[in-house]
Amino acid sequence: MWQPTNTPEQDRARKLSELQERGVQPYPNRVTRTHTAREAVSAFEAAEAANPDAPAPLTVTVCGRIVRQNLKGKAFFAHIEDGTGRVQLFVRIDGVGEETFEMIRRHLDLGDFVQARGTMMRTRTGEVSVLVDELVLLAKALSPLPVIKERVADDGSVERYGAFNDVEERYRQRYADLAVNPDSREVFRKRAQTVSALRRFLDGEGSLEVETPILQPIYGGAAARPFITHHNQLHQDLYLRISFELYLKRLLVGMYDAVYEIGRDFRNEGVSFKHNPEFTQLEFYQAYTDYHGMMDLTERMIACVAEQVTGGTTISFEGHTINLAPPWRRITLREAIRGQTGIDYADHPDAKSLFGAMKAAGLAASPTATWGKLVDTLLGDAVEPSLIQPTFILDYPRDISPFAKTVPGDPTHVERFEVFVGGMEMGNAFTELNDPLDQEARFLEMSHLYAAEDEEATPVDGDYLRAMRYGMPPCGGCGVGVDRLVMLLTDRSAIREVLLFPHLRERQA
RNA sequence: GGGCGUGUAGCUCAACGGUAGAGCAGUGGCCUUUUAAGCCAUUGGUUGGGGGUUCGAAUCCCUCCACGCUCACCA
Repeated sequence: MWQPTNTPEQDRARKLSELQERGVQPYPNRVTRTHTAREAVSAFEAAEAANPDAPAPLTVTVCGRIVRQNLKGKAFFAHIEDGTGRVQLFVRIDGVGEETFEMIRRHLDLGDFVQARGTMMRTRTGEVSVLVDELVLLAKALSPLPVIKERVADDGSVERYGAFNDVEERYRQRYADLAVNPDSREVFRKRAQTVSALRRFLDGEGSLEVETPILQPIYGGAAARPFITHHNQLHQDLYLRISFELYLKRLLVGMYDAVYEIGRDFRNEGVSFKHNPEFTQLEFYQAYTDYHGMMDLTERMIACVAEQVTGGTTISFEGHTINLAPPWRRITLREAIRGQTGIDYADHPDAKSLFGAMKAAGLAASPTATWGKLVDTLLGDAVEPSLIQPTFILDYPRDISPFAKTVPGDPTHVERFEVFVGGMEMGNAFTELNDPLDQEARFLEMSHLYAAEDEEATPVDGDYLRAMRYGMPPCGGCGVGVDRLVMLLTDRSAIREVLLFPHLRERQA
């Protein structure tokens, strides 16, 4: 059973039992509400506008959490907050009676939820308020939330006194963060808007939203280590998906022209400011197009989403002004690397030579990496951080892209792009490989490239190959990291800021 | 996993070898139009855990834990 651990909690626990002794139900079942905080204020303002001298009397019942209180002798002022905003309660002992007023004085705390009935009025200082005639406790708060006071300056700017900004505690107790920090609440509102804007956009394109297995007997579609779990009755190991790719493309075989899925991917890898073990991915696939079509679609989609979420296509991210209006810059990977490092990887067609060139240029590289991996390192280290304005990097080495078609006339490259904004990879797309025999060869190639015990190896997915042998239309596909898109649109530099409950290490007792 | 840094009251922070403090919150008092209310009084801490050095440790050392930054890893 919970025991108070500090003085404020002891006080609240005492108040709780005293209330119960007096027959007050501190957590009643029934609630009445006629107006939200915002509705109450705007209804009164409307009544004032209609008749400035004598606005029609307006009785409301509002509910919310007490976020500010000020006892002033036989009067009591409080702001209550609900999901729509705040409204001030003005309680006078004459209005509610001595018993209720004494309850307010002795037993009400910041953080408690109350229901208040009264008439709308303006106080002497001009604030629209509820002059309360009945006040009911809806829920007693036993632990104190961090106290943050606000002063609204004449110019409308809000100055805040006090804070709850310990990063770890904000993540571990997100409920407290949200309750107390409106900025945090806004981030997740924008996150929801982002996801629904993505849905609306793709629905409008005629794409079908689908759901594919999260528990998969064979994982694939990306190079990442999976989480492994087990189905007891089937005596079968299952993997949490690392991508949706292979299932979504099966659906194109099934004659949907365009499908998409928004959902969770799981990767058993390092955690960083832009990596969480589970993250939200959007993947969309469209028949009868290629990666050029995907680029057009992607830039239109992100610009459209940005407009709906932020009100425009010019956004601010980490001090940069970023213009998301299409068209976006398109440059080949080879040119981008040459431009940033002076290295033309075409001059270094094998891993050894490229490694040497990178060393000579003072760039870190793993001596055991494959040629494709080295190119990827060059991209990640030398190019990616410089890609602040939206940029498509196109045409990737074939051996790190097992699901993309080769560039006609250039067997060493595939039709693939990654899109970068704000120095972060936001998406990855291909002209999807639809040749079942070529795909099978690529699978085998990949499994030879990685050691057998390497968990990043892409396992051969026989069922996927069977699907493709029935005929898959030419198509383009793209994956977009939704969390990173939200980071971009909310100007947050850590993925944990845009995840409600980011993964944290378990704390020892 | 490596390096650097942080951890003090419910929250935000001081004190950096010599009795652990402030503001807010809390408690008691005054105030029936306040709004960061104010005024008076006051409670609250094994200074993240454990060990060591020292006459004396929040402070120095070791170790463990968590978080942050960074490197490695990572489509």
